[in-house]
This record gives sequence, structure tokens and C-alpha cells, in this order.
Amino acid sequence: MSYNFKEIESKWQHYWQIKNVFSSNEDDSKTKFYVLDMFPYPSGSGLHVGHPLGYIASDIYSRFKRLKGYNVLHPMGYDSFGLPAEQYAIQTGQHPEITTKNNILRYRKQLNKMGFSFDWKRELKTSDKNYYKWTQWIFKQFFNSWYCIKDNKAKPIKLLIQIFEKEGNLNIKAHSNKVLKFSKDNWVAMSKNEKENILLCYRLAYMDETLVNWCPELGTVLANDEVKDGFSERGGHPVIQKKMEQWFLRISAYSQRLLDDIKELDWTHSIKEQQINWIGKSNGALVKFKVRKENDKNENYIIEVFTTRPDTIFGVTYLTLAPDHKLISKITAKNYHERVSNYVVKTNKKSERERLSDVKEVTGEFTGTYAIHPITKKEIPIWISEYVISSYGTGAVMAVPAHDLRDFKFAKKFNLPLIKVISSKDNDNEIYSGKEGKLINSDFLNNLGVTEANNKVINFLEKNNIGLMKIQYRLRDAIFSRQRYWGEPFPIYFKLGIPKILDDDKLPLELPSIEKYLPTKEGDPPLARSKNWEYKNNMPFEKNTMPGWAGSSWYFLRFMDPKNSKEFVSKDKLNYWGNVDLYVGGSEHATGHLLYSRFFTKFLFDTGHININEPFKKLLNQGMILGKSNFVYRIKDSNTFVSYGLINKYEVIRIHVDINLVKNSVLNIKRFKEWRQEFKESEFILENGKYFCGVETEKMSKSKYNVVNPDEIIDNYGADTLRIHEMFLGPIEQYKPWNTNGINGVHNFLKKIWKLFHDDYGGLKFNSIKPSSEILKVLNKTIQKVEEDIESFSFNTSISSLMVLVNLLTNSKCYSKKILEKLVLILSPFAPHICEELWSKLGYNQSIVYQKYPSVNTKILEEKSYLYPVSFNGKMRFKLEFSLDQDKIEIEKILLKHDKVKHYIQNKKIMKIIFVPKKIINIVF
RNA sequence: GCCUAGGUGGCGGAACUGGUAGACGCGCUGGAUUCAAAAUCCAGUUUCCUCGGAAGUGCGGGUUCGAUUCCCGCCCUAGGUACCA
Repeated sequence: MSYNFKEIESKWQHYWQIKNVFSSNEDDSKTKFYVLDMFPYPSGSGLHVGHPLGYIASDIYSRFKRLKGYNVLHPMGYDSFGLPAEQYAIQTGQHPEITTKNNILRYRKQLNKMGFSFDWKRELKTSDKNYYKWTQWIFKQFFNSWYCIKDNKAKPIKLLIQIFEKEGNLNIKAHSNKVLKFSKDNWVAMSKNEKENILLCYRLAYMDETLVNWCPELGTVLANDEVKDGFSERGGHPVIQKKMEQWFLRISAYSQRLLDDIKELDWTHSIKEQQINWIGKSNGALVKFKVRKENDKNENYIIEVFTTRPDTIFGVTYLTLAPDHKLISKITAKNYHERVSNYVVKTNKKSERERLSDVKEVTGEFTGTYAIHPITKKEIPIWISEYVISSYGTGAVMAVPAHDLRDFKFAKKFNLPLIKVISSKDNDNEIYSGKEGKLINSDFLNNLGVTEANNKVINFLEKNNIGLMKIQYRLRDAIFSRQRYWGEPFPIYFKLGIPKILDDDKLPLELPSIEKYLPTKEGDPPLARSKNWEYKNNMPFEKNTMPGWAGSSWYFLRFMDPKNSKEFVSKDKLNYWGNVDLYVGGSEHATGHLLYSRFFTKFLFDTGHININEPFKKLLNQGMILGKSNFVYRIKDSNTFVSYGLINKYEVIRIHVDINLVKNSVLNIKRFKEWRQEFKESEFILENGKYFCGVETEKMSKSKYNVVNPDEIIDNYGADTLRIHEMFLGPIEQYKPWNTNGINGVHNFLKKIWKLFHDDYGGLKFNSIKPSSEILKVLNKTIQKVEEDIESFSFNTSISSLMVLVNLLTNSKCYSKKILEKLVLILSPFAPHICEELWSKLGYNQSIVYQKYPSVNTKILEEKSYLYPVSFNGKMRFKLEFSLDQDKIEIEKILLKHDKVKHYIQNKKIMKIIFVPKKIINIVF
């Protein structure tokens, strides 16, 4: 009887489902273990072979942990709000809900065919109103909170109001937008609206104006990478920088805590590093520069700069402001107005990304105005330049061309002076940005080192009220509004222009049905199309929706208690399951999802709703499986295609071609012509009668026609083979191109196991013959190695050690029941279907899922002797066996007499003999 | 530019804290079986040669009895980030 994987796999998938084998409940008698995959967006094209890589790893781990006696929580759900479904709705008019539902059904089917051990009773989707009710509820908590710097945590807004009533904001230390100081009396005298506006500056969810990439033609805001050279990537319509009122979450308040707690996480070094850079902490000082009064102006203007090198303050020779700095129009001298405003207009057209990425060209403009150096009182010119960004620091820098490369380039270009204030070893260089050396030309700082000078000058600045120490973060508050339909509506309505939050009993605020999914003619988001999108018939609801990461920033909590209608998660369940022990997903979410989830967790911790401070203890990043794309080359402005080897002779355009039309790089021309209408009449220039395609490795995607679907492989080889093949491809974290080259080998491995159990006629052949000591030794080694390797996520090596065992059993015709039982147990996390089947054939009627992982018999593994590699001058020549209790002197004696040793030494003198027990013998001559 | 990860046979990849380089699998070669093919099984497979060896883990140095592993300099690939003051 041969290995009929189709029958076996559907049999056990059905069994797991009807017996609810993977459903998990809180059980105090067992230790919990929470294994989570980053939940997918259910796209229209279904799963491709790259998706399951992480799911297979987490499934193996989950099944292994169950065998080790843990109570495993292993759920799956869908991040189902998002753009593709909305795009599809715009094109076809089909409601995104329907698209999403169909896609999810397909995903679920595909996931089940892989034999994953998900607890489907906990399945959730972010677009479900019973889920987004709680996303809205969490937003409400943000809205009703402020961040107290003194206690370093979020607190209820009610508390802030009490403080204002007592003492205004005179003593408050809080993360906020710019607010004027007011006293208790000021506060009491304010109107309701004025108060609300002030509170809005302190809330953790707040509204503010910001510049966005607005595309009038598309009626929508575009992300930075959707804009190319001032035009939209899709459609090529002009894009302008427009000020818009948007919701923000005050993640910047958490910068330091997000930074501090990274140390405790068991994440890869590179992901941690990415988050640290993203948060971007720098220590420095704020320094105030007075602007010199012009004859026609009487006002006192002060420019505040942020610097990380206050020690170089005597080297400042000019100031540079961002082109959108708010003082520019006020301070620019008359004769310079035209040039400056031209420059400002020019830079406004570019997106910030473009401004910063186009670094080759140094541009700038003099304002005609001078500032006064706060210490030397000398006059220094004020310039503007696009290399300064208004959203970082104060939007102004003090330029020290002698010790900063950017300032140096700028000064060179515009012939600005340079003052050297640090003497360095490389004294010849005009520019030195290092920190070694002594201060010169710096008055009271002379002869000090950089660090001392820094401390001293900050002291001086603070004493004289011209500056103060300051820690700056790069991390900016996160924009939380999207001008889209398919997302969570904000639980917000506006009363006289002031945002108000809905009461809990009004949640969820459901997404209304609309006719069309496009923005309105006036440029309002799609929700503006809904009639009666207002509260109590006269107060309009917020028309924006929340971004994709709103729902995904807390879903790991909901899985613990997915059906709860009273709370987003109950305290009991949270106490039991705690944080995610193992989180598996792609490293592309390093600074997005993973940072936002940490932020949400810390906030919910502050507000007392949860008792964990970090969401994901251990993070495993699976590498992407890349596709192999094929290309054809069309001669420009023609319908003729050139074979790959000849493309240098023509001017050609590269076009993706469906990989199903290509075999071994050779194009099937007939099928290609049928593929698309436009290619029907095409002609070909061939090589040796064949059309060769170009090949490149890139991300799998529908638009690249390089997607390989797992269904076909499961049909041909079965899910167990696919699971092992993907794991055997290499280390889980590595990026690798998809190939099926080795799949036969893996499939053979399973067939070999099947044959250990069955004879050619379908009879079972396991027996009770005592296995050899060698087999026992290898078996125990394998049990140990598989366990160690699963724990270190090195699945490829655990599989190869299983192969070694199976090869040995096959070659030595060992069919011992005791041995085979253990083999099936340790293999079952990898190939669960075949193992369930064999387990039942061994005579057990309980599922293998909750059996016990076999323990290692360490006695068997103990060695009495060791086969030493004997090397000469470090080069291994032959092997000799010695007992482990022979000492060095004894062994040396034997060696010196040995014929082979004499042969390699010949007549030379032995300098020494190195003997490392259980490792090596090295004879040096 | 900076940060991070990596570079080992024809290919995917092994090698624990410095100790037998190339486990395991693919592919390839030869053989068995077969009318034949598929499947299966057995043997071989880093390179070079004079069959005794010699070289060999991106390149060039160094430390060491011994380096894929540690140190210094460089090259290449992938990911991230970018006038961040």
C-alpha cells in the first residue's frame, strides 16, 4: 500500500475540526504559551507559497509546545480593513464587505489545507463591528487622556481639568501642542469652546493642521511614496502640499519608554536597531538668537535653534531656517522679499521626501536680515534652505561650518565665513566633525574637551536665560486620519466645530452604506456621501476613517477573549494568557505595526486596562520567499519581441510575462499570443529557434505574474511535504527564491517513513525486535537535536537529523515498534497528517496532538571512547580511537609508535603534541 | 553616506562557546531492476594533479599548534534609513 497523502490529509483535517482538537481554554493546571502569527490582509489573489512560511514555523512550534505539556493559544484572524477592497469597490461598485467575506473564505480554506492547528473558535476580523466597536472604544480612551511628564504616564483628562481649575497650566508638565500660559482665573473665565480647544492640545488623540500631499484630481491624500516629482504615481496628476485638519495620536510622548523597554525584548538585533533609529533620540540644547531690528520694524523676534553640539557655539557664523519657518515672512528684509518668496514657493512644490532625498544640490537664499550671537553679540546672517525641516527640532539650525559637513558645504557654496573652534589632529582639514580635541577661539571654553565644554556652555546658557538643555526625538506623532471609506469610523461628532466623543452605549458607530466609494466633488472623504452622517440630526460625524493599523495594534489582546461584548478583553483571561510568547511575522513591520502595538500596549497599561507593558516577548522574523519573474523584451514602438541573448542590439522595453508560459527560460510562443489580446499579432526574433526569457528574483506579486500557488503543490505532493519542504529550504529568517527542486527529496523522506511501517502488500510490519545500540544512540540523539533545534527555530537542521535517523532505520531494516513510536512523535509537529495516521496504525485511538514528547535517555548517549581526528600541523590525516580514560601521556606513547604517524613525520622532529579531550589530536613538527 | 544582516561545491544549505569544512537534500555520473519508461534500490560526486599528495569557506593581511568561526583593511549582495542640526 502506498502513501496516499490525499486521503490521509483530508481525513485528519476533518477529524481535527469535528473534534475541536485545537480549541484552547484557560487551564490553571498547565503553563500557558501564546503563539501568534501576524494576521494577514485577505487579498483577492489568495495565499501564495510565500505566505505560509511563517505560519508553518509557528505551527510546528505550537504543536511542539503542546507535546511538551503547554496549554497553547494559537489563533488566526484577518486584518480586513484596507485599500485593495476599497479600490475594487470603486472599480466595480461591489461593497468591500462582500469582497472581504469571499476572500476570507478562500483564505480559511487554504489555511486548513495546510493542516494548521489554529483555534478557529477565536477567529476575528478587524472590519467586524463587534471588533471595531472596541477599536473605537480604545480611541476614546486616547481622546480622554493626557500625558503627565512628572509621573511619566497617561492620565485621565478629568484630572487635567481639575488641575487647570486649581492653578491653570502654569506648573503643568505635560506633552502637548503649543499652548499659551494661563492661570486659574484665566481658565475659569474661558468659554466652553475655548476650554475644549485647550484640552484638545493635551489629549493623546488630538486634531491638528498638517501639510499633506493632496491630489485634487483624485480627490485624495497620497502617501509620500505615491508621489513622484510632484505628480501622483497612479494617473500622473499634479500633487500639491495642502494644509489639512487631521487626527493624530501622541506617540511621541512615549518616545523614551519605547526606547528604554526595547532592551528587554527578545527580538533580533536589527529590528531593535531599526526602532531605535526610528525613535532617533539626540541630546543637545535649545539656543535663542535675537533677530537684529531693522529700521522699518520694531518688533523683537527670537529664533530658537536646536543643536547637538552646543560646545561649538563660538563657531556659529550664520543661521539657517526651514523654508516654511513661520518667522520668514516677518523677518525678511525688503529688498530680499521677492527672491525669498520665490524660493519658498519652489520648495513648497516638492514633498518633504523629495526635498530630503535630493541632496546633491545645495540651495538656499539670504533673508537680508541678521541675528545677534547670544554670547559674542556679533551679527550673523540668516539664511533659509530646504535642508532644514520645519518638523524636526525647531525648524532652524545654528550653522557651524567648521565642524558640520552640511553647514560646511552650504558655506562653501555661498561664501560664508568659517570659524574653527576645535583643534583636531587632522588640523589641515577645513572640516572636522569628530569629538576629540580641545576647544579654541571660544572664550571661556578654551582648552576644554568637547564633553566638558558642552556641560559648561549649557550651564551658561541656562543661567543667562538664552538656552536650555533639550532631548530631541525624531519620532513624530502619528497621523490617524484616512480619507477613505473602508476603515473604522471615528466615534466623533462636531458641535460648533469642536470634536466630541460618543458615549460608550452609542458604540459601535457603524460604517454607513454609500452609493459610490469615491471622494466627493468638494474633496470630502467618501463618508460625506452618506445621508444623515450626523449625530442627533445636526452635529456632523467625523468623515475620515481610521488607518489600517488602528485595528492591528491591539488584536493580540482580543484573541484572548474574542466574543466578549462587555469589555475588549476580560481581566481574568488577560491574567491567564498575558503577553504573546512567540510572535511570528515579516521584518517589514519593524517601525510600523510593531512600534504602534507597543505604543497601544503601554497606553492601555497606563490607563489600567491591561497589566502588561510590552505585547510581544519573542519575535521571529521569517524571511520572504521570493518569486522568479520572467521577462520578454519588446522593441520600442513595435510589436516585435527579441530573445534575451539579443537585446543589446535593439532598444527594448522589458515586460513581465506569466511564469506559467515559460519553461526553463523558453517562452511558449503560442500560449503567449493567446495570453493577452495585445500580443495576438506579435512577432519574434529567436535564438536557435527558441525565444529565451530574462529571469530575475523579486517579490511575489500578482502584477509581476510570478506567483506560485500552494494549492497545486498540495495536490501533487500533499501538505506535509509542502510544510517540510518550506522548512528545509534554509534558515527561517533568510530571504530565498522559491524553487521546487528539492521537493522530491522531501516527499521521498515521507515515503520512506511510510515504508518503515508497511510491506509491499499493505500489511503492517513493525515488530518488537530489540534494536541495536547504535540505533538507540542515534534515536536519542535525534530526539535531543530536534527539540533543541525547534527551540532555536532551526527547523531545517532538525529535519536533516530526522532524515539521518530514517535512513539508518531503513538501511538496518529496523521496524521496532518502540523506535517507530518515538519517531512519529518527534516528527508530528512537522508532518502532522501522516503522523496522526501512523499513530493510529500503531494502535492508539487518541490524537497524537496531546501526547508527550519523548524524553532523552542520556545514559545511552554517554560515550566510553572517542574516534580522534589526528592532524599534522593542523591538517587532518586519519582517525584513531582512544578510550576516554586514557590520559595524554599514554596516548602520546601510542602515537609515537604508530606507523601512520611515523609516515607523516618522516625524519622531522616533533615540536609538540596538542591533545584536546573529545576534540582533536594535533602533532606539530 | 550611515545602520543591520549576509557572502561556504553545479544548486539549497550544515559545521554547538576556535578543533575532522561540505552533514542533509537536490542535481549529475555509473550500476541493479524493467521489453521499455516511471518509480525504487546500490555506489560515486569541492577543485586540481603525476593517485602520493596539493589547494580550498568573497579579497588582502594578522593572532593561534589549529580560523568558515577572533582582530584589522577592502570588495560584493540584500534590507532599513537619510541633509535629523
